[in-house]
Amino acid sequence: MSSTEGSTDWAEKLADDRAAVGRSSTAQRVAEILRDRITEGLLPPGTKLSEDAIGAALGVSRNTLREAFRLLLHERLATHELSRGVYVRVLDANDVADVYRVRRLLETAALRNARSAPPRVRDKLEMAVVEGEKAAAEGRWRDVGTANMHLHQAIAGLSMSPRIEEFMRQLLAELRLAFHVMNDPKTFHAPYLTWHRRLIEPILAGDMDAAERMLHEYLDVAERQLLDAFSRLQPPRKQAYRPVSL
Amino acid sequence: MSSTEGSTDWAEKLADDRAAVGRSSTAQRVAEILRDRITEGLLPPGTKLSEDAIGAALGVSRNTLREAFRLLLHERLATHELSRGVYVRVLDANDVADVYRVRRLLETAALRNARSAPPRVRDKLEMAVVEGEKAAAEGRWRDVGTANMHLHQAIAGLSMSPRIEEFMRQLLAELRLAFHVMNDPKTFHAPYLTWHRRLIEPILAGDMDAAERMLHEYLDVAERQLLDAFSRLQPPRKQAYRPVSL
DNA sequence: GCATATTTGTCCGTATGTATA
DNA sequence: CTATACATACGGACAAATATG
Repeated sequence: MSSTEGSTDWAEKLADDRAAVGRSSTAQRVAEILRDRITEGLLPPGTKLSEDAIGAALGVSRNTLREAFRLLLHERLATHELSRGVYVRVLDANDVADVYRVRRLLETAALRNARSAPPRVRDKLEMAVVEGEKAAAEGRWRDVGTANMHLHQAIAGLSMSPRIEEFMRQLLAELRLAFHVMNDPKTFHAPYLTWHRRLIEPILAGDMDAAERMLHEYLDVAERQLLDAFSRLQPPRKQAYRPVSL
Repeated sequence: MSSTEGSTDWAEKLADDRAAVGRSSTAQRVAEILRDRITEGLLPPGTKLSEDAIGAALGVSRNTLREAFRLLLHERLATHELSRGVYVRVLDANDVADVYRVRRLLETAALRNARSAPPRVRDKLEMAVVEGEKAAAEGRWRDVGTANMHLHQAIAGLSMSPRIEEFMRQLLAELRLAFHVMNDPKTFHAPYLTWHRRLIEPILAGDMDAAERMLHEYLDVAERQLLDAFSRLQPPRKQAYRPVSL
């Protein structure tokens, strides 16, 4: 284990990296749990995240829990009202429209850089599409939604900019809050499987003009579908607190 | 004060708004103080932000201070290493390059939307330029830098997207960390005053092609200047802790 | 409109774990 | 390897704000 030189030094570094990334504070672990519960819909938008209730449920102190809340607030998955507490974020139609406005901007810009992206980055497109098709074949429709996000994350990755990738990650996580207005995940996600195939084909073939047209179409359809769903159910603005077991 | 109706109802709302925005937690106020100290260079990049030392200096508890740190971490003004603490962010050349990559993308996209932006939004361009010229005339060179950021914030505002404005705010705050490598603020900021005039002229005239060309030139020059300064002084990576009075 | 109960905001003290000299 | 300094996490306390009857 001591510093033997030669072909084994990489092993040491890898072990160090693993140790480094594996380490996470309890606040981060708590935030991860809450993030999962939010995205899977157990904690729907508008739900109050009570310090007392959740702290007791997860067995962490209030101070630690508040640190976890901060993380979710940064990710825009929750909102904070002074002296009133933290709530699962409620997106309105304006939010959805703005997210798609930015997605158009970032994703098309990333696309225009696709030729300069190394193969390793472009491969992720295909991987995400396959991931979605596999999940659909096995009926895991929520995972189809996850694969959808991975595809668009991969498109953003074509920009080769860490900050754009990070920004896109935030946007997609935020958008996931809006997916909850779609009651049936299958009829919501299924149509996108063919869209995705048609989308990455021109990208990988290098026909960027076609790809950009396709992407615009795609985003227009997706946005309209979400906004239609929003307009159908306006009322549920302020959600009451509903005790849940975590 | 009770709900008198008629022409005074707006007064009530305004008072409520003022109360709402005026309210800020001590964590937010602490974060603001630290943000100022960082951007003005009193806490240079690499400085360790000790919980004990700063908490004592500002007279707040560690819990509150940690909440303030979270805010700075979110703004990328600080970095966090588990069990090692929080440090003022150190930008490297890659960071600078990435910030300019994203700026090109966002600012040109915002520019293309300038025609659709309402006059109230476009007016902010002129206001920012005037602000810079006024500060320069009075020798307040740090304020010239602030006005510079306001101009580019205004350009991002042309996109009419809250998320893009927010993203740009982050980018510019981050970039300000890099400004510290320029030793003399006057010779650094002064040349941009004329650039700014030449930049907003075509925008306000509606000649967006010319504006976009000008913006590209501008960003290229600014990026090169910063990167040159970086390459000249590589060494100072890990900065030692230096006690300061806040 | 008032009084009460609940919840959040802030601070403290301490015990434990981790990194570095 | 030990010692020291520091961050992490916990639980308790109290004031202030908010919600409830």
